[in-house]
Amino acid sequence: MALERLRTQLMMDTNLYPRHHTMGDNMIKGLAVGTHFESRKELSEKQVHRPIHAGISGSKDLGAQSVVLSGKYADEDKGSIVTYTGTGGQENVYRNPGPQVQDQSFEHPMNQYLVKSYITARPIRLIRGASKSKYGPSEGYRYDGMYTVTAAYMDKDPATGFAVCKFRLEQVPGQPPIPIKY
DNA sequence: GGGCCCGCAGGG
DNA sequence: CCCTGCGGGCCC
Repeated sequence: MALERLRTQLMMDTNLYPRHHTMGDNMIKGLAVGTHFESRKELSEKQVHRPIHAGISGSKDLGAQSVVLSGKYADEDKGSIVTYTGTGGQENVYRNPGPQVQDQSFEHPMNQYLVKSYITARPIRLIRGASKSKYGPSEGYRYDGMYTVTAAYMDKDPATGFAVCKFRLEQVPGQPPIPIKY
């Protein structure tokens, strides 16, 4: 397992600042789109989304590797197009983001990962959690394939008036459609 | 290598 | 409502 991890890292190191992309870099070979996972713990253990709590996985140098869409935030989910809300500026409520109390910023490390992904156009893995959204799985988590960050912009949270970071994620063409829950 | 801080969990 | 566990990034 440690070897696999090292190999993955090495593969990514050689692809710093690539000029164009296929789905390859962050795509996990053999991981089928639509694969179901019980929990964040399982996603972490199988290295599909490594942080056990955070929604954005990545690093300063490589940008984002994967994101989790929980359905608990002001994200807009249209299946093949997702508007993902950045992190930061929220009141910390028992280690979870609470109400917005100040502006978000692209300087926040995790937002920075997504900015980097936007610049490099390197696709990232998208995982949906169970939610009321018709696109989310009925329980647990589901790997929904590769998405490219096609826009990064500031928006205004209508409820609070604070600035928030928004990231437009577009499904990379040629993948199975997102199942719709009825 | 160690320590610190963080976060789109999970559960009591 | 309130609390704890946990893996990671990233700084020394």
